[in-house]
Amino acid sequence: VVIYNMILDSLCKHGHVDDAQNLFSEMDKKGIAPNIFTYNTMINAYCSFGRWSDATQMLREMVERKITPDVVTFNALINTFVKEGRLSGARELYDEMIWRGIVPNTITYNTLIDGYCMLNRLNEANQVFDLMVRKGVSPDTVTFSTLINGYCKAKRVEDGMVLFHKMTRIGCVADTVTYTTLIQGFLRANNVRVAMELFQEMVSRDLSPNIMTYNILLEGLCCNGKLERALEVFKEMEKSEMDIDIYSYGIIIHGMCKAGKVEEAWDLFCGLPLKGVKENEGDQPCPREAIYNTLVRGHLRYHDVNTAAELIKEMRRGGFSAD
RNA sequence: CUCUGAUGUG
Repeated sequence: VVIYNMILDSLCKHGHVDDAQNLFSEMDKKGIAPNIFTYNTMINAYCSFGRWSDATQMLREMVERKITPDVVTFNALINTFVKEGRLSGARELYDEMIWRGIVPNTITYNTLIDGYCMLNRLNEANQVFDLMVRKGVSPDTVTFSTLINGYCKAKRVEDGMVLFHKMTRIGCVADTVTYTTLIQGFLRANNVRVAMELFQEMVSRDLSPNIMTYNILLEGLCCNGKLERALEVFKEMEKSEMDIDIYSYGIIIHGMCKAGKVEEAWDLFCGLPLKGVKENEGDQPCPREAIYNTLVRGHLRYHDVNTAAELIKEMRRGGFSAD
């Protein structure tokens, strides 16, 4: 069962929910009984792909087989309500789990907090925070990062910093996500200096910046007219063995266009295939197309209509459409 | 072995 569960989960995480579904019925036929992990995996997968009816069917089935939904099941369900912004539904599920004698854990509260943060309802987010403490559930790094993100998105970076200090005071260690969140907050507040200081601090604490950290830095620097610094950071990325995604190049190209360096942007773009940059992996929006559009706009803005026209032809050839 | 937080270019 454990092996099956691992395979099911990995199939789902890669978006092959139908294959997982098939494997699920196959294991059933072979007489391998699904357990609570199996059901939770499938329910979560259906939920995160919006297949609500499949999810409820799984729920019914597990109950029929006398497998009782546990805290993980409820957390997954609460999360799907939360992601749709249906906080009252999420709260009802929370009440129901308590009614059933299931004890909410840190993840339950973190999920609810995130839901309120997403809707900019920071007071209620804090109320949930107080509630969890009152119930004896300890906030963790994710709890604080979630709240900090809420404040940053609400343009209240300084309040985010207050939480940042509070978390260390009570023994929660800030991780890469925490730092990345704050760095973005400061960049959006056009405070490049503090953002860079935080970046140095995270590195000095042996937290390695990842591709998200870098993309945020690049975009923030470009938006604040610091193309030079962005290019320095970019060099650093190329040196480290991090696999730079095509979005990173898109950000730089966009920054170059905005700074009037349309030629350099074009050169960089032409060099992309040589660098073995990984393109999209079956995702929705096509980054390449976005870059083309960025370049066209850049050329147009600087009155190079001919090159722009040429670019559009080329993208048509490549099967893209200009917007 | 299953559930929660940060990036997506006008």
